[in-house]
Amino acid sequence: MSFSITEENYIKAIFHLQQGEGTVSTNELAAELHTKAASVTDMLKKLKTKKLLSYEKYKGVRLSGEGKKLALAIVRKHRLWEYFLVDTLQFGWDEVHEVAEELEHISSKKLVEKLDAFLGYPKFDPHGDPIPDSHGKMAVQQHINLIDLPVNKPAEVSGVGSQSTELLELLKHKHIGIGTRLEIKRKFSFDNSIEIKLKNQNAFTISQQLAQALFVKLM
Amino acid sequence: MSFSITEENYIKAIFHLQQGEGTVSTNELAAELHTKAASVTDMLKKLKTKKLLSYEKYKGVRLSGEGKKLALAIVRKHRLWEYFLVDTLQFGWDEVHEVAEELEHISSKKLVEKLDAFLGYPKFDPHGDPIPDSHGKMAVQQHINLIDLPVNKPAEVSGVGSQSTELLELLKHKHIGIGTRLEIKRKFSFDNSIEIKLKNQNAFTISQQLAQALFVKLM
DNA sequence: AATTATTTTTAGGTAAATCTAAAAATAATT
DNA sequence: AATTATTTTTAGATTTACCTAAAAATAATT
Ligand SMILES: [Mn+2]
Ligand SMILES: [Mn+2]
Ligand SMILES: [Mn+2]
Ligand SMILES: [Mn+2]
Repeated sequence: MSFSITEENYIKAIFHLQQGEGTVSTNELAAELHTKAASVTDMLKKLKTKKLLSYEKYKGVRLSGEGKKLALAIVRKHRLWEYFLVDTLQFGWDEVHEVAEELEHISSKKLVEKLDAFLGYPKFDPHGDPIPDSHGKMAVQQHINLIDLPVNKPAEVSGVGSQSTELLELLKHKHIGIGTRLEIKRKFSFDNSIEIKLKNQNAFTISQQLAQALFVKLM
Repeated sequence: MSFSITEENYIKAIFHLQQGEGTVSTNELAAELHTKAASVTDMLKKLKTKKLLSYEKYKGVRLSGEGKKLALAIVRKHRLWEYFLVDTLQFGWDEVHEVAEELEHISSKKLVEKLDAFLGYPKFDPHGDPIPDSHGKMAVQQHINLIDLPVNKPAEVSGVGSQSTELLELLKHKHIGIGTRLEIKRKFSFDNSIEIKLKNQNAFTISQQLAQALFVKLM
C-alpha cells in the first residue's frame, strides 16, 4: 500500500504529538499541520479505514502498529537526509529542515538503505535527534533539559527542542550547536533566566525560553 | 511562482517532445504522460495562463522562454540526481531513472547547486545525456546513431535513446554501457541487423531496434 | 468536392484535500 | 445542576487533476 504526501505528513505529526500514553486531539493536529479541525476529522476517518490509526469520534487518535512503522520510516528518511545535507553537502544545521520535509517523501526503499550505508549508519541527526535504523529502532537519548542542569556541572549540548528558523538563528548567533560544552553559573528565579559559560568563553545570560529549548548530556 | 509536480511533468514532457522547430500535439503529450487527450487540453489552458507556453486550440503547443527555463531546471535536477545515485551511491545505471523522476521535483535551489559542486560539476549523466549547468547551458553531443556508424570505424557508446527498463536490462546482459568501445563488422540488409565487436571480445549480432537505441562517438 | 477517419476540444462528472459555517458533543464555570 | 465555553464533527462548497462521452475541427481518402 502506498500513501500520499499529505497522508504521510498526518502520520508523522501524530507520531510526534503522541509522546507516551495520551491520545492526540483534533485541534492539536490542526495546529501542528496548519490546517483546520474539519480537515483533520476528514483525514482521520480516511486513515482509520487504511488501518494506520485507531480513532473514535470525540475521543482523539493514536497510531496503530502499522502507523508507527510508517511514521518511523518517514522520520528515518527525514533525519538521514538532514545528516546528508549537513555532513556531505555542507549545509548549515539551521537550513536543512525544510529541504528534508520534501526529501522524506521520496519513496525508494533502496535509496534510503544506500544513503544510510554511504553516510556510515549515523545514529543522530544534526539536531541531536536519533535516527531510526532500518528496523525502526533508535538510540535512546539520556539527555536532560538545560533548565534542569545543576549549577557548575559540565555538560554538552545534545539536542534542540524545536526546528524553528528563529531558534536556530539565535543559536547560531550565540555560537551554540550540538556538541558545544557549557556549564551553568547562576540561575535567576526572577525570570528563570540562567547564566551559562561556554568552554573558553565569557559567561552570558540566556532566557528561560531558550534554556527550555536546549537539551544537554552530563560529561 | 511555484508549480505543482503535475505541471512540472507536463513542461518537461513538452520540452522533450519539441525537438527543433515543430509544435507538440495533444495526442503526443497524452501518450507521453499516460493520460487522456482531454486532460492534456485542460492542462495546456492552465499552463498558458501561467505564461509557460504558447498554445492555440487545434494548433499544438510550444514552450515560452519561461517554460524552457523551467524545463531545463527540471532536467538539470533529474540528471544530477541520476549521476549522484550511480556515482556516489553505487546504483546501477538501469535503476536510477524512476528514483530521479521523484527527486527532480525537490524545490531547493541551494540543494541543486551544492549537489552539483559535490559531484564535481559533471557534464553528462549515466545514460550519456548532457546535464544543463546553472544557467541552463549544456554540452552539445556530436554522437551519431549506431545504425549510421560505418563498418570498421572504432567508436565508443555515448548515449541511449530511451530509459526503458527493458532496454537497459538488455544492455546490461550484453555488457554494453556508456564508454564501451566497439566497431561494426557487418551490416545485414535483410533485417537491418548489424554485427558488432566489443573491444577484446567476440563479435555478435544485434537487432535494428537495439542499434537505433544506441548512440556512439567516433574515436 | 464529398465522404470518411482522426485529432482535438467541450461538456459534464468523480475523487482527494481543503475550506467556512452551523450543529452536536464534551468540558469548564457558576 | 444549569449555564456557558470550548472542542469536535457534520454539511455543503471549492480547487486540482483526472475521467468518459459527445461535439467540433482538421486531415486523409475516395
Ligand atoms: Mn527536521
Ligand atoms: Mn532534525
Ligand atoms: Mn532518467
Ligand atoms: Mn538519464
